[in-house]
Amino acid sequence: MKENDPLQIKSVKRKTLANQVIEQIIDLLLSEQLKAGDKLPSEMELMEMLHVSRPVLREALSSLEALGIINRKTKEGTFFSTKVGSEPFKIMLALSVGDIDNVIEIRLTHELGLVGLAAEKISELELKKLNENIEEMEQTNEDYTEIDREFHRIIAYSGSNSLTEGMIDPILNMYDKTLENIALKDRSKSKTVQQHKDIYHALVNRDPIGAYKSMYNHLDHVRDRVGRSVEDRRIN
Amino acid sequence: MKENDPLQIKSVKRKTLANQVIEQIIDLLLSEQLKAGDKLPSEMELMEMLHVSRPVLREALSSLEALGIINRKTKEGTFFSTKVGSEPFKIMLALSVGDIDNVIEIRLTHELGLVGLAAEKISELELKKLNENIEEMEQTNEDYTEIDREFHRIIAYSGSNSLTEGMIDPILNMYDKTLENIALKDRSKSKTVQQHKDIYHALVNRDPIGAYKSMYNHLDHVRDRVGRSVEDRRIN
DNA sequence: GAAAATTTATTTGTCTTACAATAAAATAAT
DNA sequence: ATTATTTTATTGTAAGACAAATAAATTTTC
Repeated sequence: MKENDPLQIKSVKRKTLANQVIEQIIDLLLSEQLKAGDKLPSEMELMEMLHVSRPVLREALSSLEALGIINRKTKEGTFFSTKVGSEPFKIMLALSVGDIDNVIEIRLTHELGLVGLAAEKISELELKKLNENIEEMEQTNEDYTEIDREFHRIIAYSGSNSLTEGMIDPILNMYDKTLENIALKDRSKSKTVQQHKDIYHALVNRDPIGAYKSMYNHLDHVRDRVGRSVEDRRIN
Repeated sequence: MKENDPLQIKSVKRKTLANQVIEQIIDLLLSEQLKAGDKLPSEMELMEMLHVSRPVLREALSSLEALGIINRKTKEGTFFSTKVGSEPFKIMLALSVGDIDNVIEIRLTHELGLVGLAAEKISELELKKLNENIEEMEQTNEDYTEIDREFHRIIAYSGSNSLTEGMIDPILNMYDKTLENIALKDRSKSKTVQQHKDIYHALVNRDPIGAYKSMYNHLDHVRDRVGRSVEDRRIN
């Protein structure tokens, strides 16, 4: 047993009025009394319906807005969002800033999960973009970080849906932010290009397993390079 | 002059005071002035520091609490969370209740993303649990839904980290809730058991590609069955 | 003197009231 | 009829008061 493990008692969640109001309003969605895009009653009406004061109600509404569940417009009113937003996820990740291992892993998990779906769903246009992206990387003599990033972004988006697409950029951004000060060792453009080509061809063949396999090899290679670079930094 | 401008200005996000306060407080983390677990100043102090009224401040704090960024305890104070919570993610999913295709896909994405990591990280204890789980399913003559679910949960958790583990149960719960009224067709226990065994063996061999492959086959099979069941419901 | 009970003080939780800002809708002015 | 102004409903912000919870200090009890 590790000595520094703090006891993990699950934090007792207080049932404040505001929290109860949040539940009630989300319940309107889950019970399908209201649906995405619908207008909520005004604050005055909600106060009476829920028997709470305005500050309490507004605290709840603020929370729901932060979570991307509702949108509020002055004078117009409050509406359930029509699609899930990326804001909550982005903010969740903020807690993990600097946690290199976890950030690398979540990117790995997320991208590996999407590439199989991408093999099923990717469009001809996106395949064309990927092909152009590879050519661009082959030909440039400058820093190809952004091209590399775009390659992965295209694949992730083509494998995503309305639920998962909001997670892509936050994860990539956190990844970049976490690794921005780590100069990768042994960076080999020709190897990167070859691995990108492998992934591309698997996608062209609509082969989820092959796409996963080549993406895994690629990201594992990246992870290994990052690992050794971090190792170096810790020594220095 | 016509005012019917077709220019679509991107949703102007109003900079309410509360929103600005949220940004300021998150900035304390991102700028690493404070870190996870640290205590924030009391509400009174924050009011003075930020020059806002208490309702505004409390709306911001409520939002941050809903996002799992902070925890508040009466009398003790406000603290930055030490780990990311699952609440925001769970609530995000609420917007997609009933969206069968997307819910199935996010489970697919998430679980396929984790199974490769599971092959790298799974413990002997968890492997043992999986083995027992398979035996249990083989032997029972009753409904094995819960056993099936546990099999997948063990794998997902063993591939997760502190960032991704909070997403597992919300996704599985939403999946169950969305499909609870859909009786799956052509359910074959022997086939399920065989597929679970394939996954298990790949994990034992620490073979990420093989684990992905067998999990893909398994979930693809599930997806296909769900698809046909939904099809039937639409016809009836 | 130490343990138990009580009080105190600090901090979060809730309510009430009031007013400001905004923008849609209605009305007046040209 | 179009433009400008006013009205009005709704969200946004503020201030003050009190309640509830609880850690810390204090007093009581043995």
